[in-house]
Amino acid sequence: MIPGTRRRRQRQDKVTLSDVAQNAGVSAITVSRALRDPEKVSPPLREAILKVVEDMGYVPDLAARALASKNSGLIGVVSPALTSHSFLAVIRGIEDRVRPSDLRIQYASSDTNAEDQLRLLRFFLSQNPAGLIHVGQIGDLAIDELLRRAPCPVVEIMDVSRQPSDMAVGIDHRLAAETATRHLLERGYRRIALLGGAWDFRARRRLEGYQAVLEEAGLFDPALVLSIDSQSSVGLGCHLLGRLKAEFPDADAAFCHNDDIALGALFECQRRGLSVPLDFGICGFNDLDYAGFAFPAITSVRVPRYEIGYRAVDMIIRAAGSGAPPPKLVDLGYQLVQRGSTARQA
Amino acid sequence: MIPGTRRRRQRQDKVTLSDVAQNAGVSAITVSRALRDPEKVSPPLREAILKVVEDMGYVPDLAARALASKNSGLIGVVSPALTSHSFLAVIRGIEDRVRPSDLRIQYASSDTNAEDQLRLLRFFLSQNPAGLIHVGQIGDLAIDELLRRAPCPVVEIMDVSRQPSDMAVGIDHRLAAETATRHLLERGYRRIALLGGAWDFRARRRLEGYQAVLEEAGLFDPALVLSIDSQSSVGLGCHLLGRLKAEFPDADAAFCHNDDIALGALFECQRRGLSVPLDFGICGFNDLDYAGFAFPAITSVRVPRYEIGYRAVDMIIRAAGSGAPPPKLVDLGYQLVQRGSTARQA
DNA sequence: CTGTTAGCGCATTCAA
DNA sequence: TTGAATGCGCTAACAG
Repeated sequence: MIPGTRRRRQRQDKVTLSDVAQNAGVSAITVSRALRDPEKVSPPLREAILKVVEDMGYVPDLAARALASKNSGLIGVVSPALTSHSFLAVIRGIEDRVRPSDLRIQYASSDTNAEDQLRLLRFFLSQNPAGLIHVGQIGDLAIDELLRRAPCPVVEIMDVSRQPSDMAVGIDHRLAAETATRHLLERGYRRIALLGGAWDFRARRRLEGYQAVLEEAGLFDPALVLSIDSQSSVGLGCHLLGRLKAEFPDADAAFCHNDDIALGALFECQRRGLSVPLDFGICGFNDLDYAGFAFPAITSVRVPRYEIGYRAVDMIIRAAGSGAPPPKLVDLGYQLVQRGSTARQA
Repeated sequence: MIPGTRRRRQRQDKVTLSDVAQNAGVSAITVSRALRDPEKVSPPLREAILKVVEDMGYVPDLAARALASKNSGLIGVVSPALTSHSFLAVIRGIEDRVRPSDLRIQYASSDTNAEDQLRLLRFFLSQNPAGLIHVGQIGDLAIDELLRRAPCPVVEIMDVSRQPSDMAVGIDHRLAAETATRHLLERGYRRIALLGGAWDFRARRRLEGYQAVLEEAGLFDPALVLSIDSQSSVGLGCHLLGRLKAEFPDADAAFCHNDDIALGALFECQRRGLSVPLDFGICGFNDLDYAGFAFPAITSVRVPRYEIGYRAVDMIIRAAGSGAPPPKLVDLGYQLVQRGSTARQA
């Protein structure tokens, strides 16, 4: 190609539905049907049409389709922690379930405040979405109301301990925290801290579970709940463990809000010459990839994050379909994975 | 609200441009202009219109806008490793630059093969995107050609060692690998392995750099290049280090394709009682959050991933704008961050 | 600076 | 089973 001949910014001759229709000797609507509703077109005609579609390289104009049908085929995902490690697997699940469908996903990362989430949800709603996935965070009334009135299926994901506006899939974070805390008790730890980042809805549920179990054992000490309102990270875990041991040298274990913090705590213990699990026990949350490979391996609560994403999309698809509607609330359950970081005799 | 009164699946009375126009006593196009091109409307009228827009809660219909203007305001991102740790920061950069604009992002995770990438790029192109961001992988001719002819700005990100079809932003992976390998040599390591995952374009460039430096030193041994064709992870790092030490007990360092593998290698060394950095040196790549907090902290090559994402969007916006066009090729540079995992005297 | 006209590409009526 | 007419909501191109 001669340099300068390059036609940037200039739309290629686009193949439209009527182009295909002409070439196939039918009307546009028939082509449309052959594509979206093949069974409404006689087999021979259908095949002929699909062949022309193929030959001409026709690709539907989604904007036109959305405008005409009031159905964008878009699923909006709103999450405050779109780019957190733990959300990656959720995204994978979402993508895998969407791939074989003709839906598309659009992600939006929100702030943690209700206004920003409302803004994004409204934005998606203005596009006639096929569905909405929301990482339920707050229990904000305005959000609830908006989701309840939404003209499309809505799935709130991650936690199921609250009645959803429409549907929900996830686990019960309070229960999970109870299980983890009880495990630490059973291993003989007594001064068990809670190390965390921002106090989102799920974190608060976990605090409740942690607190309930320790109170029952007569071992709850609010001073051992340490957190900093920031995106959690390995660095934060180091910092929090440092603070904990500085203020409470007798602290002998930590239930961490997630594995990043647990890993940071582990490193910090190593740095301070504390033996994990003998001197200090560590339990994480999420069971990320690395938890099982750390040294010692980190006990964690496995959350079926991939499945949550997968099921969320599945529920939307089934809610929109004609078959049996999906259950409104799916508790996928968690699993405590015991590993070296808490492997101490009671 | 009375239960059962809930109107799901039924579009709320939508406010359209002409609704606003009527209420404001102007024509639709004027409202349109007040929104998109405020300077083409007289200030008093503009304010009046914007007030009505606000009051009525008007939200533009993006599908209609896309259809009418042949500009969807959409930037498509195609990457095979959308959900890898190292891509998270890129996404953050992308989102941050997009937020203040009126563009939207849509991500698509591709397979590593050219066909799948072509499919997704074509899909985006059929939507009149405002721009395309592609994690350049292969140097495939068909992809090159497609991107070259694309009627919108295209930015290939991550590596800049190849002439881009349109624009590119990233670093030179080969140079980065040379720097890292040289560092290991300077620290006195002699049997330096390369541990990696799949051999994508960038990984091959890094291999070249690693090989060049070692050959120059007369220390290159192809047997020390270990990789498994899978998404890299901490577990893979453990596995590869195990294999390496089993086959080559004299290996004394590893340059890892990324920090996940480096972390796995570190854990595996600890498990085997190998001292890092005395018995074995480890250098990672990317400088993820945790590298600096590990014990010992992991030497790594800092890649400005956030900036890459940010700049990519910026280049698209500027290429579409009327101002000076952005440079075609932006090398953001890397930085070797020396830490404990290679802190051995030469 | 503002309005009129026309049409983007498709799908939803309806009718045949 | 197929087709014709119509309009989705918006903006480009022109006119005033």
